[in-house]
Amino acid sequence: MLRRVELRHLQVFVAVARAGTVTGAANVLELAPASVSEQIRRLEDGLGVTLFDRTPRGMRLTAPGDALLERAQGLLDHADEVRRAVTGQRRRVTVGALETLAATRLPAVVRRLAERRPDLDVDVRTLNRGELLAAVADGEVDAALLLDAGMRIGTLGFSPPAGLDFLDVGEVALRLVAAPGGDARTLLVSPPECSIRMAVERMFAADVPRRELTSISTAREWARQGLGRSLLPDFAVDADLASGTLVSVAPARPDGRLSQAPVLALRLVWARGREAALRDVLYAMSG
Amino acid sequence: MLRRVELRHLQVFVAVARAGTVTGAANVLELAPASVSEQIRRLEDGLGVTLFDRTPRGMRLTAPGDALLERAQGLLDHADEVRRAVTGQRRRVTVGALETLAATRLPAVVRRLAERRPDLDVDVRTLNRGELLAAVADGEVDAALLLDAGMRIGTLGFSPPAGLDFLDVGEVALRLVAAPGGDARTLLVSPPECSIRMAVERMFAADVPRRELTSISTAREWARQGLGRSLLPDFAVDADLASGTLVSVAPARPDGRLSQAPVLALRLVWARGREAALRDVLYAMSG
DNA sequence: CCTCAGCATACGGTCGTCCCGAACGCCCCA
DNA sequence: TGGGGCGTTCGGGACGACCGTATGCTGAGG
Repeated sequence: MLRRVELRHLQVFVAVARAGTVTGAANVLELAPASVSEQIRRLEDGLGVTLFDRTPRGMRLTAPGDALLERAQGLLDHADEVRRAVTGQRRRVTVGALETLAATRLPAVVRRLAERRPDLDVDVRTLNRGELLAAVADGEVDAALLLDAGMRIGTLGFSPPAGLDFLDVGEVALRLVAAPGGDARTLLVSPPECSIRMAVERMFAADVPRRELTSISTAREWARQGLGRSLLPDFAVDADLASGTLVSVAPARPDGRLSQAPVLALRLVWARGREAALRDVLYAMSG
Repeated sequence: MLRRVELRHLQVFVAVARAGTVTGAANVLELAPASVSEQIRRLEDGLGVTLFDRTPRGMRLTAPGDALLERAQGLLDHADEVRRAVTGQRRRVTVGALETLAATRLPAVVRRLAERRPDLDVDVRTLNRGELLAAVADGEVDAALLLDAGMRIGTLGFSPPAGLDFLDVGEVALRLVAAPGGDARTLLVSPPECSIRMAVERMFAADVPRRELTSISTAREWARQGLGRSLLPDFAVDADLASGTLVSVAPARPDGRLSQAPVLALRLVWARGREAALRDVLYAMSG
């Protein structure tokens, strides 16, 4: 009855805690729900502690369960590190990023990492924000690069899963631009899930006329054609500003100032509880 | 084939690495040798690495095996710490000491520990030096308090197991004493395994006449009776020196100096590889 | 009010792992 | 040339990790 905790049990436990349901965890682990349920029961027996409150909607962590979740991933990471050290396998780090960033800002971060830690293999995955946050919470990617603002994740206007931590590793300046002599009133915006669009919604009143386009690059093209003004990231428009194809325009507010500094944070996000395993990597990516 | 490493395997592995033989590890673990052998085989299969060279005399670690031994105990300690944190069990620390020290110098160390770390339960075991070193190497005790000298374990004249580390947490001065007016030539000594006796052997030439007695306290009593001189630890004779029952005498060398400073180290010994789990405790015991 | 969907879990059964005792092959030493 | 110590193999028993299925629970919706 008082047997040792095994790593397999912890792996299942973490999956259930993250999914919130036995069924969901079973899907992730590619097991039958009955098997997952039995593992949890044995883990609770072995520890002599109740880890979950069973509700009709799923499994909610108890206080001891919360304490275990805080530590389980760290122990699993420790075990992985031991295995790598013994087998001589290289360590593989998976980093995800928004598509826009993957093409523009991610390369510099990955290059830094490759230079400072040649012992790592780096994988890159480009996902949208929702997938990105879910992947980092599930441990599918080790860290994610996205755009945000403020002192907590989601300030830009989205709802992240719990248990994430972050570090800002750079800035992306937003520039309000239009074609010289073109329409400087209509706001050309990207879809609602886009980070830049979220920044637009935080900066402009709702009654400013908008025209929604399918992507940032489309909005830029329309702006080039004189069909409106658009708030765009520095890396997308600096070439146009230099060549004169686009020019900066002032935002439409009485006092002539933007409602917020038009600078977003290039934010590196990871799952809390994996700090011990990731600290060196995060440092190499950011410093 | 590429199965996960389980903690149970590591526990067996550590036992085999320490014992040097499957049979010995089986005795420690209270298993049949066949079971231990199978566990090692599965662990090697799972890692895809050979951990031991099989010799007719036993099991010798390979390079990967050595790398694993360095890390396995740390991982097991980590798992124990997680289990304690979740179950709310208090942490139990077992410290061993030589009998002489257990009665005299250990209490101060344990009191320091109890004051600084009231969250710990401290167990004390008194053993002779051989048992003590074996116990700390086997993880039966977490740390051991003994007497030694010099910059490495065993300088006093014994052979410790490999893989131990130490910290000196105090000093024990040795005093050469005799009764006033008594025999100041015959050396009253304790048995050969005794730390004090080892110090004697390092300090006095072999032709100095010795009389061997069964213990330090017996030697002291004989000295009190004027039957010889004896090299004794401060805590054993300071009361006699104060009352005049015994007096300090000079060592028998031409230049009138001792062949070595008569001070032994109060040495705290632990198994390397358990540093991560014990660091805080060792610090609390020593600092 | 009742049904249905979604949840966790209990049940019966298969397979792999953990354990045993016994037998075997190896090497060393008397 | 045996005997003792070693690790390993073998056959078998117990148990845990899985599966598919069945059951009981609760909240939403007709």
